[in-house]
Amino acid sequence: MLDKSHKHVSCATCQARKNSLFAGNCDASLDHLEEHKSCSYFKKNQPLFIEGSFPRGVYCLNQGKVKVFARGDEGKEQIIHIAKEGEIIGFRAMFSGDMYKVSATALEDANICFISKDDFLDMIDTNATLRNGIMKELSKELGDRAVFITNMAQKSVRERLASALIILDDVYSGEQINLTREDMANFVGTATETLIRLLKDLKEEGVIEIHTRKLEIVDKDKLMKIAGGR
Amino acid sequence: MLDKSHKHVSCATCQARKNSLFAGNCDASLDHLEEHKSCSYFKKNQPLFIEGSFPRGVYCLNQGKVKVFARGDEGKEQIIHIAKEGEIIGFRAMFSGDMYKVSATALEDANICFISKDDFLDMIDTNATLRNGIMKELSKELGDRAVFITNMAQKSVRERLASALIILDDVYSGEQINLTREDMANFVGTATETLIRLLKDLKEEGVIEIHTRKLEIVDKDKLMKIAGGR
DNA sequence: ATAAAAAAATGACATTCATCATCTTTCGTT
DNA sequence: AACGAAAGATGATGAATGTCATTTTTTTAT
Repeated sequence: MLDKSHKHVSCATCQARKNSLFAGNCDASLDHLEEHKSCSYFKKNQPLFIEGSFPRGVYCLNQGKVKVFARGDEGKEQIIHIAKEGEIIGFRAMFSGDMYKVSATALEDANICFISKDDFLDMIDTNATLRNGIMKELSKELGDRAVFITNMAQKSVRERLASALIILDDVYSGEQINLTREDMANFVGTATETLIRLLKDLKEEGVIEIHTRKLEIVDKDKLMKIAGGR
Repeated sequence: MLDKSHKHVSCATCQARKNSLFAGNCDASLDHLEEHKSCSYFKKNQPLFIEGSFPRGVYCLNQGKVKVFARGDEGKEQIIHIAKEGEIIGFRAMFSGDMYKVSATALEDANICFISKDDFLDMIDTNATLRNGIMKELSKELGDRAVFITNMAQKSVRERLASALIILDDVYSGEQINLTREDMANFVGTATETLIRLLKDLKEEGVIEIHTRKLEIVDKDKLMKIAGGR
């Protein structure tokens, strides 16, 4: 369980920042960041922002994971990304000038800092390093999503599940994967029942272990093989 | 057929530029652009760049359409985007620092200008308007792709085909849609045979007309209804 | 104009996967 | 600790769609 006393985190000592877009920042801009951010505690399932609303700023994850998802016509979630500590969420809508195309919700209790749109755009204007980092990140994600689309279009559910597990293994680096079957299905893009059946297959093949809700990958090579070709 | 005498287009008079990211440029930067670009003529099916190679610059479409696609594990194309006159292609890889995640190929004979990476990045550094336009474009595309992924995961092939036709109707604004069935299938994310059958259905329902290779949309409302819900 | 190649069309069939119904287990709250 | 609610699991079934084989039509090149 997350210690609520961590609510006010200092950017200077924030471990999560180390591998974030704010990593390379100089002391001066770090002070600026420190002054303008606000920290808050999000409970599990609490939304950071919702598709269709207008953005007010960006969110910087200090502790806890967040799912980023779109909703299809019937309201079914499609998880686009699962963000971990250090990631900045919601900056796309800072630049596009439109409303959020996705929603974001805490997957577990989380500490998350907020930087208002004006402050963030100020920083982007004045800090070329940060700006280049953001542009690089936008570009990388754009490339990732081309691959995502292709996998969605061409791979079987089993292959997509294997790919998803490899991604999740990284997101939950070290720890066991801890997602509901429904969330996992909404990430893979399949029905919950199908996902459960395929997880069982992988278990029986000795690729993963299922500890009630938590998943452990025991044979990553095999998983990559399954994810890869046909 | 495209007039080859148009090979050297001037940016100042380029009609395609009017609704491009270079639209708001001042005269000075237009001169700069003019000096640093080179124009060339691409034959149908000629590649602009190929997935996995490293980017040397960006491509600006003066005339002709271009498909942007990724390849799945079996080499099957997944078309991510079809670019029309005025669009700039390949700028994602300028910022990401990695190689192309997608390929681009001329769908018809085309006039396309090239701006080298150095020149382009120079312009980005010095021209805030252009830079903001690019950031906005990156962001918009990122949002579009979240929707694309969701459609791919949750819609039936028929619904995706309807969505695709609506998009293509815009790409081929006014003209009739002119794509091979295979390309269209690779855009929708289905087998060519399935696409052909579904096109036939739409024809019989009076939604489209098929003139050999070219498609005409006759009932866009109905098409939107099909694309929309279930 | 004609031949060869590519694209489009059609049919038969197999398979994957979503859906619905039901049951069991686990979780969260009092 | 016990209850209700949520999540997980399992089976039966059918529809959607991919695959393979074959034919027809259109395009391209000689």
